[in-house]
Order: sequence, then C-alpha cells, then structure tokens
Amino acid sequence: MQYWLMKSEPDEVSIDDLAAEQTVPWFGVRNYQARNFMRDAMQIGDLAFFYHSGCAEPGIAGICEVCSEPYPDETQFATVSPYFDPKSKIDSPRWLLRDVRFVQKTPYIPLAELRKHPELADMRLLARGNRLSITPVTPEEWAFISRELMGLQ
DNA sequence: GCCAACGTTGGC
DNA sequence: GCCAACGTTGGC
Repeated sequence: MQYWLMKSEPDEVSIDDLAAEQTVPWFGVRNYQARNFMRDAMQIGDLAFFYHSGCAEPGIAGICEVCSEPYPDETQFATVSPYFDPKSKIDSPRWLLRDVRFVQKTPYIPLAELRKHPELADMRLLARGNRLSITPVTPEEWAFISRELMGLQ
C-alpha cells in the first residue's frame, strides 16, 4: 500500500467531475516516469491526493483510490485527441493507465499552504522544477496533510 | 551516446 | 502571457 499525488487540470477533470463519475481512467499521461508509476508501482487500493493544477489556485482537492490494473490509454490511438501518439502501436501500447475511484472531497489545501510546513519540505511535489504529474507521497506526509491540514480521522 | 534545439509543464 | 525547468527528439 502506497500513497500518491495525482495532478489534474480541473478544466479537464476536477474533483467534482470525479465525484459525479465515481470512477475515471487516468488518461493523458505522456511522461515515462509517471507511466511507470501507474504501470509498475501502483497497486489496487493505493490512495492518492487529487491535485488541481493549471488553475488560479493550485492545490489538493480530494482523495481517490487506485481501482484497476494497468491497461492501455485509448486516447493514444485517437487521432482527434490532443493525447494522440502516432508512434504508439495497438499491439504494443506505449501508454498505460489505471482507473481511480472517488473517495472524498477534502478541505482545499492550496500549494502555497503546503509550502509553509517544514514537515513537507521534502515532498516530491514541492521539489524545485518538479513537473511530474504523478508523485509518491510518504506515509508521514500523508498523515500530516490528512490529519493536521485537513482534519481527517 | 552526446547534446543542442525544441516543446511542454505549470506556477506566477 | 511570461519564463524557468525539464523531457524528448534527432542529427551527428
């Protein structure tokens, strides 16, 4: 059981969209490191912070749960999709994803708030120049954010 | 295998 | 819209 943080642009898929759909495929990842996390490291039942990026106030908006094995991201084969990858072959798909299930919305924790806490100084999300859309979260970071910042449990 | 050029991410 | 940082591409 591991913890993660997964970035989504709320214009595309927000926490409210996930709450409405309940389960969504985590499509559109086109970075090998992030793909490898989904393909190799994630396990069904892992929990992830659902993070809103590319918006006025980026931050953590909720929690979701990994709920499928890895399988091909169909948008890589969709010529009309912005995620179309002409180099990917049907019989050896380059991009794999997992489904995630809505767990709950949380109090919104802005990026600026996360940066204030020394307990989170080493968080991968906060590392200089970090652009990874999926990053691991340590149990300590998870506990601090969920208990101290969100008031859960 | 190196590395410059280019494209993308994402906060501000 | 800007720009720093990073990943990928492709020529050599």
